[in-house]
Amino acid sequence: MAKNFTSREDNYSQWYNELVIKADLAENSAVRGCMVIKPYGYSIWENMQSALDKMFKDTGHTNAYFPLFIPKSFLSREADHVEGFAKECAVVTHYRLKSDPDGKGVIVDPEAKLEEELIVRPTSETIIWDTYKNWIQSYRDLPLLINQWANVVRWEMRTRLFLRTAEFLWQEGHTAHSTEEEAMEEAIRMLNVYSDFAENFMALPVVKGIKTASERFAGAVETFCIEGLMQDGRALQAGTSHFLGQNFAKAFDVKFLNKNNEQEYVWATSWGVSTRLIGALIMTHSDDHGLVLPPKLAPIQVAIIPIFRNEEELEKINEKILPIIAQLKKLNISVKYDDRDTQKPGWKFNEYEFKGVPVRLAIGPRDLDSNSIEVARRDLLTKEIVPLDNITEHIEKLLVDIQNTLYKKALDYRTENTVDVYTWEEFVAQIEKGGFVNAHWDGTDETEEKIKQETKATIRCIPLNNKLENGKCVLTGKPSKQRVLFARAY
RNA sequence: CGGGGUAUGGCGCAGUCCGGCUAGCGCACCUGCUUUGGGAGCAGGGGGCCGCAGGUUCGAAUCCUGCUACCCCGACCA
Repeated sequence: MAKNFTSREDNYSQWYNELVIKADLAENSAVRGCMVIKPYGYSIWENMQSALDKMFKDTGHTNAYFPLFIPKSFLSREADHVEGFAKECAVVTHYRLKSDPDGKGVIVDPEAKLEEELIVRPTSETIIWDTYKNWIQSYRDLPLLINQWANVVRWEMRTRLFLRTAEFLWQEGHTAHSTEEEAMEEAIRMLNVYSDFAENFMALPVVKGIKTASERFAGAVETFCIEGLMQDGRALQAGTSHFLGQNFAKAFDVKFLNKNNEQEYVWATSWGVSTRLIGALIMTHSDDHGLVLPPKLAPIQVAIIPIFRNEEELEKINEKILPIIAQLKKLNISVKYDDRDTQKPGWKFNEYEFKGVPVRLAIGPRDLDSNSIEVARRDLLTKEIVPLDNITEHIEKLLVDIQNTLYKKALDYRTENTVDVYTWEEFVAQIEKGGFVNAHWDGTDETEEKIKQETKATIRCIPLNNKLENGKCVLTGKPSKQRVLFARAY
């Protein structure tokens, strides 16, 4: 275990903060609320990007890029949208600096005021729909299926590395369709892409659902989400997909001629996931020994540590291990062979353990004698001695097993921490304990708000394919037809 | 944005209340020797204008004012 590392039980949020820093994922920057994503953390993001990008391409999308700056007037075109984002926008007002007449550095040149101020994008719907207007004339231009990888800025009051920063990286898909049904299908399709990604790559079980009106994206008709449960019992929204109806088409006058030669507004979706997923990844699997990464997203899947006293011993180890490394690489397994003589083996063990490398191999004179190798797995912290003959197959299977074990563990945790409650007393007690709480709700904004005020719990979502059952609202006792998912959330 | 806390070599801290000689400790770093299967040992060494900007004073890490950043709790939010 790392020296001076806070345990989860001791102080969960401190554990998280220290982990991000000490595992070399990211650090705070000179700019308030903005983070530096360090190489190891960025590698995780790259792995997420490449998996997601492939899934987007496989579902017919292509990438494009739209500007960082949005004319201020664009934002106000869609009433709900501006309402939702106005309070957290960075604004560019000038385009030039000049030397300070007092001789100290530079000042904003008051002469260089922009005619129309520019907003740093908090999301790109407005600039994109203003652009789509020119791209879409006919039903033959539809559907338009575009994604962009970008940074966005939301001027948050309180920030935490990865979970909430003023600037973050994400992807945002923006699609246009000729029918409502098709747009709705698209929103659901991408929600499914996100849940597949979360479960199969991040080993994070998620609940797919619909947001209530108060949690809905500003400007959307319907917001779908995937919700995960973190180890401290708090929920985290890991991705959203919006059915935008014709809201943006109307705001930006995007019409197409249908087959009957009639003008119609197009139907839209948008969907996104961000670097927040890295926060979710950390909080789902990591432990008091440091980071635990699922093999499919780990920058280093296998760390190999030779144990040697001198050059000759290292040579002998190399003879055995280098061909194995080559084989592993051929299998697309990412390997780090740490043969530095500047750090001791014990130091390296701790290092890779803390950084969450799924599999660690150690090979020294003893192993050479017995033609075997020590294999340690990060998820269970177990070690075994394995014969060198079929070692690559063994590792290949081990990586799959670790991926599955992590998912299973996270799923078991969620199952154990998801409960149905019937009374207000149970509800309050359960929310206090943490986890997902299934409860009846009368469907009103007022009740939702009251529950939030009383317990800090929010409705995370109305799960898709929810089973209908008659019941009474946990707060008001009014009739309800289904349970909704409550939790305290990030 | 409101309340509370913190800021001293790369990291973690002491010193600050009660101003005073050269600002100290652990880790990390450098050199050498011995070591190497879970964060090695010994010896020697380098690195600080004490967050920033003003002020008080013969003299400021220490007192005063302003600012900035980070952490915790609220409000807001992916």
